[in-house]
Amino acid sequence: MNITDFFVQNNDLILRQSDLDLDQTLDCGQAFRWVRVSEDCYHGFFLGHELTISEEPEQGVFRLHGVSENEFRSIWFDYFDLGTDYGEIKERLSDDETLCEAVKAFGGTRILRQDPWETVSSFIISQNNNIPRIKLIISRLCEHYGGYPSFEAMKDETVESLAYLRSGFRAKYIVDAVSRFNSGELSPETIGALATADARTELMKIKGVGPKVADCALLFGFHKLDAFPVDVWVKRVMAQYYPEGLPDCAKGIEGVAQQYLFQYIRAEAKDNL
DNA sequence: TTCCAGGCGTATC
DNA sequence: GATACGCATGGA
Repeated sequence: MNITDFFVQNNDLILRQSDLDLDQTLDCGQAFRWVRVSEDCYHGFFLGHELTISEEPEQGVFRLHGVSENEFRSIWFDYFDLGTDYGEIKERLSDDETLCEAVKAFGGTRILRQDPWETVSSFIISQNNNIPRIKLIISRLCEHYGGYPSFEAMKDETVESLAYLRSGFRAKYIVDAVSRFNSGELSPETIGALATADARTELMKIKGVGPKVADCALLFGFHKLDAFPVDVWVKRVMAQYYPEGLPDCAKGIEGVAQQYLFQYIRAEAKDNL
């Protein structure tokens, strides 16, 4: 059952949502611009919108600081994918033993509806890189522009002008992506309207965008829930638990399953240190 | 010092 | 189409 419920209290928007955990959703490697400012509190951005969100566990609610009902309905409801019933998704996936365990441990994970260009460029930066350094490079970019830049804003960038990012061999890939979006060869609207497989082919025209980066952008930036990004961690989980492939209960929602499994295998590796 | 990180392009077979 | 290798950078 999906129990998204909200009301305004003083200047804050109070949200009741059972299938949400801030660490699992904002700090799980799907988004790179959220900062954990304290226990149970995050600060971050979506496009030009800024948000501080905290959890109040004793009340079982989340507080979106200074957010009006109008802003919540027009921006954050969609961003946090509150129109999707994750309870139903988790029930479906729990038919499988391993997924059931992953859902028990990481059932507060939601797939954010992020900006297409931000995810394409962010996951180009992510390749053969670690999460802390990905965040560092993106924070340099955002500091330079005063927010995450659109591809239009980046139209004159070159490998040399991006040197301050310290993004290494990825800089030339960013420049290629900027160029293809600005020429109109690729557009977020066109890609978003395509079926996942075709959208993937389009994104892979960009130099530095292979299957994994394309799938991450499709899942996190275009909300294609059937995209299934396979990175080093998911390779491990597949080899260990699903040598024959994902179970049927994940059909059409492979990407959501991936997020539970990704966190599950990483936690397992951490425990075995 | 060496290895690794939410991979991919290129060369080679 | 499959497989091997280099790649910028920085933390462990």
